[in-house]
Amino acid sequence: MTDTTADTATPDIATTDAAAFHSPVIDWFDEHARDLPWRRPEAGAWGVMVSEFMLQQTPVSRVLPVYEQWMARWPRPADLAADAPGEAVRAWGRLGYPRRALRLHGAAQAIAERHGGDVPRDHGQLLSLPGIGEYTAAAVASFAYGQRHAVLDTNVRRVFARAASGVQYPPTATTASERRLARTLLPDDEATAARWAAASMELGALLCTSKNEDCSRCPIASRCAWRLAGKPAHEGPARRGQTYAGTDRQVRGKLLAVLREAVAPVEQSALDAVWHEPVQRARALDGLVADGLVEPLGNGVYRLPLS
DNA sequence: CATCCGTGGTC
DNA sequence: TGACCAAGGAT
Repeated sequence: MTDTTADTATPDIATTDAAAFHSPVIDWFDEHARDLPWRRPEAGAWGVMVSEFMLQQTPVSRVLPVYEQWMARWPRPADLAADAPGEAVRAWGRLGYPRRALRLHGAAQAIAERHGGDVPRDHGQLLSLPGIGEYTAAAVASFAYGQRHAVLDTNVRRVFARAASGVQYPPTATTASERRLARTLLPDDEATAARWAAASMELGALLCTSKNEDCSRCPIASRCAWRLAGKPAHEGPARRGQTYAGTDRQVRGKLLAVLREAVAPVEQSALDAVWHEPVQRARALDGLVADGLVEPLGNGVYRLPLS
């Protein structure tokens, strides 16, 4: 900890201080945790995994109905693997980032073929599946299998930035310093660590939100470094916003919406109708084909992928 | 490491 | 009303 940047200048928190966070946050979680379907025992590891894919960059409220339909239709990985990838894309609906549906289908195939149909328990094996990165591997291992992993999502990063580091927001990209802090804060006991992971995430989702944080109900408000420092505003440039209108992403979304809702293959003219600018429209369609989200049948006819 | 990748709700 | 945000991953 010798550098002096805003990201890493925070001193390491002492282990004794770290332990002081655990019980208040876990007790708060025991009382206030939302009853989400993927947290119920019957969800299993597959349910946890499906929920984690859907929750990547997507709010809980929009995931809930799609999750229920998904699990009813494909209760095990092998069920999804046996169906066409285009059906996964269709069932994904308007959750956004439809490549996640394709990756989830690919992960289900890998699980069916290489793991005997069971979601692997090993972090490294999870990490090797398509669509599973550092966060999701840790989340599945922790939430589904009760293992001890630092689970660093946007909620946890914000809670740690405030409670431990005393700043309003974490850095744009996850830093080594944040990972070190997360490991320091992780309880030694495996079951407690798994509980802590879910609890600290829930705290960020429900109380310690990006804006309008509710310190009055926070179980660690009295120990929160940011609050004790007078809640100083974020220093430095504002993070770049996500522009959307007029981008290729918007065009891709419109094109894929037509294909999702069509039962039969779609003619070029139906796709041309969604966007006025032909160059961008063609680029977007090419991108969808390159990503495997759309299958060209020739003669300007397209459909969702059958394989 | 910055950028791309959807969608809809909120203040 | 437009900018910001929501349980990230791949390149």
